[in-house]
Amino acid sequence: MPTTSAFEQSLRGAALRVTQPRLAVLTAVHEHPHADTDTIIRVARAGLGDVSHQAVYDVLRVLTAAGLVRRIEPSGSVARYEGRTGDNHHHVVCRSCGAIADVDCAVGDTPCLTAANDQGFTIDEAEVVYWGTCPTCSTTRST
Amino acid sequence: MPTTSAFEQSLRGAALRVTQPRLAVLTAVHEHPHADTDTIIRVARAGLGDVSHQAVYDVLRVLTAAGLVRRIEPSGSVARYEGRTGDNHHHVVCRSCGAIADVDCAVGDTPCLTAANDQGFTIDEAEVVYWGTCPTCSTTRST
DNA sequence: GCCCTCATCTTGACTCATTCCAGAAAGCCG
DNA sequence: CGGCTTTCTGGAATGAGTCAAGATGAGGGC
Repeated sequence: MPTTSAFEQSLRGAALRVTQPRLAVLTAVHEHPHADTDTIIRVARAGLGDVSHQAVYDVLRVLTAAGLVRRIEPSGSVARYEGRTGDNHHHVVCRSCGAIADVDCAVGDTPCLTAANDQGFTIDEAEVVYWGTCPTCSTTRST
Repeated sequence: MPTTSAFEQSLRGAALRVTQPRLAVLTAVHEHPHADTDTIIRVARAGLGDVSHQAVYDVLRVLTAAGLVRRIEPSGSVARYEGRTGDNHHHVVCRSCGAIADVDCAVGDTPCLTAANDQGFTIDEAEVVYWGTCPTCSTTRST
């Protein structure tokens, strides 16, 4: 995982001020991949003592806009954030417990980016969500 | 578009009772592809006179569970519903105006269903969302 | 055709993630 | 170090979606 100073460089590189809440949120996102906002707030508070939820929401939005974190929103779930950016990876979501895991695409770095019929749209990103059952839920299935 | 009697048969086929709200919602979903809940409520009311939002929510959930309608939730948008089911198609979403259009997959009927590394998950569906700009927004772009 | 039963609809209140607002505090640059 | 600007705090508001209890009406049996 990146160090605090690495996070500082990331922030400065994005022309953002380096503040305690931002470092805490950035750290929390990297420590807890796919964490929801509430988890991030709690983790950030564990590291800083106290942070307003408003600050966390604001920081997450700023970081998302700067491309330092990625926002994912599976259907039926609250917004989640992850630190892995740059590489084009997708997600598997468990229908049973909601767990999320990263997957690389089978086709390449831009899978299915060429739709059969793009309806005149200018497509710049393809987001893929796989739905299934995680190993834990598959094992403990109650039949 | 299917007729009312066709919707009735669909409902009966799914072992669901045929009621006015259900026919109205089913019609609304087919008339307005990718409509959000609020739109569906208004369209259903235009046809029936008055329907509680609760009934619409309930009907949509039942129809989704029965596979008669499909629920889609692009990030940053409210839930939307469409009547096209059965065929495996995906969606393009305009980053600018939020417009949604259907696209068939370039690869086949189950694109990218084989992830490079499935993390032990049992994947049963791949949902693809293309992000881009619609023709209208591309044309009227303000430099 | 009539009645009974239970799924379904109505009404109304409520939850909870997220956003908005205004003021106070702190980081950055010179 | 001082000033300016951005960011953080705290509280309240918004709005999609959900929960609960009672009334209604669709379907099936007689």
